[in-house]
Amino acid sequence: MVKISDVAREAGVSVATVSRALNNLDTVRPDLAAQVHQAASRLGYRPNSLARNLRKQSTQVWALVISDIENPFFTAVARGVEDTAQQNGYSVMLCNSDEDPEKEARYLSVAGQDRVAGVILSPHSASTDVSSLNHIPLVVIDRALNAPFDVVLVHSRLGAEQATRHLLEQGWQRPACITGPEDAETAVERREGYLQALRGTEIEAQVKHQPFRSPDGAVATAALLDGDNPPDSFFVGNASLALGVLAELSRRGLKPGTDVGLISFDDAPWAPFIDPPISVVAQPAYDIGVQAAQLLVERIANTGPRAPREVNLATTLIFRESSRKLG
Amino acid sequence: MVKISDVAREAGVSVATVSRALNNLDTVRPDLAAQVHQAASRLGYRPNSLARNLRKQSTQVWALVISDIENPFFTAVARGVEDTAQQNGYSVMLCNSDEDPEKEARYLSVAGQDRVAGVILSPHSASTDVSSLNHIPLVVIDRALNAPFDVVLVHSRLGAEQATRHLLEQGWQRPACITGPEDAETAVERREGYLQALRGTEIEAQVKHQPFRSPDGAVATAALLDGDNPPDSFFVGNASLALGVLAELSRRGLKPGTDVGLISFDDAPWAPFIDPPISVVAQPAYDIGVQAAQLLVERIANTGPRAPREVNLATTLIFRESSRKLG
DNA sequence: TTGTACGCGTTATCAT
DNA sequence: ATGATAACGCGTACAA
Repeated sequence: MVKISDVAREAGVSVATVSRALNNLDTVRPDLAAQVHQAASRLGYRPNSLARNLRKQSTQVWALVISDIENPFFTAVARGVEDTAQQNGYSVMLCNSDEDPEKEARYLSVAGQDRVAGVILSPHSASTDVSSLNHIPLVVIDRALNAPFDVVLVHSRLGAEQATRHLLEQGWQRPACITGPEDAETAVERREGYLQALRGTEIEAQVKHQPFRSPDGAVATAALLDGDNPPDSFFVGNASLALGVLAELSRRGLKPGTDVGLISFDDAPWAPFIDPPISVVAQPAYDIGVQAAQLLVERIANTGPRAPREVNLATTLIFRESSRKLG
Repeated sequence: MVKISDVAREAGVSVATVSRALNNLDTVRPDLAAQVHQAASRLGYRPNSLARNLRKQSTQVWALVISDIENPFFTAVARGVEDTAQQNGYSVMLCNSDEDPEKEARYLSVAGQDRVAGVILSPHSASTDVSSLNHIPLVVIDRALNAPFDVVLVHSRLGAEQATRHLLEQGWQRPACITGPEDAETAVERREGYLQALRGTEIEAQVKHQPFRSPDGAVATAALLDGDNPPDSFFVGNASLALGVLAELSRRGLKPGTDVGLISFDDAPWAPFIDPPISVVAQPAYDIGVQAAQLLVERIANTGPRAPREVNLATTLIFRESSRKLG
């Protein structure tokens, strides 16, 4: 393994000069610098990140801790983060906490241990303990923390309200809401948006809280439809749930956009392609990743204490066919 | 930051003894070891991985380089890899090469630079150059390399053949094949399986090679249906393509399982939930990840040169409704 | 069984 | 502008 001292000998300079030249510190004579670069490439020298990490007490790696790698929303976020990290010379370690507080804690702990340069976290809960990070720069996404950190959020509630209102405008009379578990802030936000849209109307609100899983979407749909006041349309809090709703609807011969109205949060890859194409409230997932990454870059650069920043992104209503009311 | 020498002082022993005790080397007197552990936890000592990495010239991190993070197949693989890595004390850095040879090369290069403990790679092509890894243990998945490495594959061709045969057994007369680009080994394998199933029949083979993207699935379907010899059923090489096929079919009012037969590779999350539920050839994605990880663990443990191993996994035909022929 | 001391490959400080 | 050298924190060969 060729090391910096080999290059130094080859170039006829000291290791210090090699280091400076290779790091482009402009305190080295141009011709000498060139000489060093040549020697380095001649020898096939590649800097040893391990040594550099020890010396600088930090790595060029970020940890991105997300709660569900199978959720297209998070994979899109991941792409945004990764692309931006790449551009800034960082690699990203993708950690899937799987909504499991223990896994999350373990990842946070190794991130701290391994001195990653920064962390982007979609916390399981607002009270997630990030102390094991000891002061590694952190940006929070998706749900805020009970502590002052940089955070990028989307206007979930507003998006939910718009979606529900959209259903009403299309002429649906009794929209119901199927959303995630009550301990998930995003699920609650979406419920609140739904309720807000109903305020001032005579419509009876009907809400089902479920885990964010397809089968639960089906169960909730069945319960609603078999209830006292069957809804004629659905606002669904997540793409997985929507799949379950779809399944139960088709089991009953109910076609979205004809017999019943449907709009869901999150623009899944399949949403435009099924029959009928599903209307959705799209979150700017990729952009969330980019914004979070940019916040992190700044936070790493400015080591001094700065006021935490919050960026809020808007959702987009995509009107396809499932929410339309014919006749 | 509390370091090993602090613990040594606190425990009244040398740093060497602390190191030995903390690493459970049984060459240290039990009572002393206990003393050290107490001192360590009293001080809140946490070993500095950076220093350890430099000393050992390797990390406890794997790089998992996949070609498409938005593909549910790869996310499932990733989960398998991650769970197994976790169990063996490794973290995994997920790298999304995006089917881009340059990105792939860059990731391989940083993996080599950062001295990761091992790499799992789904190569863009059989001739992908892995020399920048310099001899870091490597396991290849999904498609083999033109070089002798451990590899875990699935019997794509056999799965494709079974799927096509299944279509025939259901009574479909003219199955067509829509698969990925010709430079993707998996796409070709699936075509070959299709052709194999047709051998010995009078049926005219019809194959479309497309990028693995939904819109291309729609285009191919349209072309086939408008051709001289419109197929009555489709074997599709990938879930994204299947989405496009589905869209085009519904645009034409053709219902799978009634008007036309359909079976696709890969069991996407949405496959069971749409109308009608889609029959698929499922790859054991999670298990691929697990197997690859286990191979890697062994490869890392046994540093000596060992013959490359190849593990082949079988696909599973899941008969739902889209491939059934009524009447 | 325990301790001393060196080395891992860089970067940064301090002279020059 | 350049060079010698001291860290960075840990593991381990060698000596005791």
